[in-house]
Formats: sequence, structure tokens, C-alpha cells
Amino acid sequence: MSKRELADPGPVEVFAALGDPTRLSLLTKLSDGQTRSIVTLSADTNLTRQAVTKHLQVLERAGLVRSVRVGRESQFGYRPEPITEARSYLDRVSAQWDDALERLKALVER
Amino acid sequence: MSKRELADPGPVEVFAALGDPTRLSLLTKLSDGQTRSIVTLSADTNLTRQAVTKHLQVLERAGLVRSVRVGRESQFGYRPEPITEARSYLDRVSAQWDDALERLKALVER
DNA sequence: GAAAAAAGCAACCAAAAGGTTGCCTTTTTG
DNA sequence: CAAAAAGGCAACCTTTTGGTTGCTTTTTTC
Repeated sequence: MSKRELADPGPVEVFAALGDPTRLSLLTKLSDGQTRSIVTLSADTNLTRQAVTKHLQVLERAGLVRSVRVGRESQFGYRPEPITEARSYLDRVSAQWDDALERLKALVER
Repeated sequence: MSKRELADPGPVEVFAALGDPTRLSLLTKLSDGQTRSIVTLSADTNLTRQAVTKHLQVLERAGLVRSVRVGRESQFGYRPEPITEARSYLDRVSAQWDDALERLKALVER
């Protein structure tokens, strides 16, 4: 357990990152697979470029996007892994709930 | 569009509610189907009862739990709907991403 | 090579979040 | 029926968040 270079943060951080309208819309935009610069992403946002930058940093810390500086601009792209993890987290919660219901039903029908 | 009595909040609010370690653990605890009082939920938390109360209120506003006052205590229980919605939101994001990959692949292989 | 474009950096600010303590009300129980 | 248990309400405090403005740096383009 030593090399670890930028571990995917846990579900809490991912959910927190998704829990803001601006960030959620930035992410869903980027999930179309296209890579975009900060000015481009700020375009339809009525926020300042710097505000958008901050949101992108939050998304990046959560592992949801990755940025690469290319020339004078940094291109942001979607990273699917954390979403997959978050999804399976929710799946487990749902599963636990479903199990509980199942047991209850079995008990009642006995 | 008038009767609406306590609409399930959108995914943003749900994600925001999940984006805190205390709340996430409260919720996963409750997802076992058992109903619990505030003192019970505060028990293994090292937070004060009031702090837990606030977190439970956030969860409740997000529709993730429901509370019923029974006698001198209020019992909190899990509500599955918002989790289901959040899950399908993430599914849609993933699907959009997968589609993008698919199109890209098709383009390259042509 | 100077102007424009894109972005980084830093200070600052207001509002919201997360938490606490203190006190009051309502039920329960010995 | 008095004490204990569970909770509600409200004030208060500190840190984080979401946002701004202003200035510098790095590329690009004319």
C-alpha cells in the first residue's frame, strides 16, 4: 500500500461534488465525452470564469473530471470511474433495503 | 399541478444530503428497514443529539427518511424513492458516456 | 514583437453548514 | 405525582463554500 498516486476518493466526496447544481450540470455536459476549456464551460453559466474554475477543481478532486493543459488552455474531460462507484454504493443501499423488505414479508406470511 | 404535497426533491438535493459522512452513515444504518429514535441514532456518533437532529432534518427534506412521532420519541425510517431516482440519474450519465465511447469507436473503426 | 486570449493566483466577502450549549415541553415510569 | 427520558427551539460560534475583483503569467495570433 504505497504507490497509490491519486486514489479515487470515497463515495462521500463524490456525492458532495454532485450536490451542487452548477457542478452537476458541468459534469453532465462533459459526460458527452467531449473535452472542453474553462472559458467554453463558463459560457452558458452567468458565473465568472473563476467561479467555474473552482467548481471544476472540486470535481477534479472528487475524481470526476481530469484536466490536461494543452497550449494556453486546460481541457477538462469526464472520468467515469467515480460515477460507477457511486452507483454501486447506491445499489448496495437499495439491496439492503430490499432484503429487509423480503425478510419482513417472509415473517408476515409465515 | 397544484396538490403536490411534499414532492421528492431533485437529484441535486439528494446528492447534497448524501455528501456528508454522518448523514451517509445514518442513512445506510436506517436502510436495514428498522426504525430508530434520535437518541438511538446518536448513540454511536460522538456528536450531540442536536447535531444528529439537524442531519436527520436534512435527510428528511431530501426525502430520504421519514419521521413519525410515537409517544415521546420520533421514529425515523428509510424512504427508498430518492435513492432509486438518484441511481437512475447516475445511470443516465453513465449511459451518455457509454454512447459517446461507442460513437467514437465506430468512427475510428470505419 | 505587441495585443489578445486563456488561465493561474490571491485576497476578500457574505452566506450557509456543522456544531455547541441552554432551556422549555411532553411523555413515560417508579 | 415527581423524576427521568426524549425531543423541540433558539441563540450563538467557527469553518467552509460559493462567489467576486484584481493582477500576473503563458501562449497565440496579427
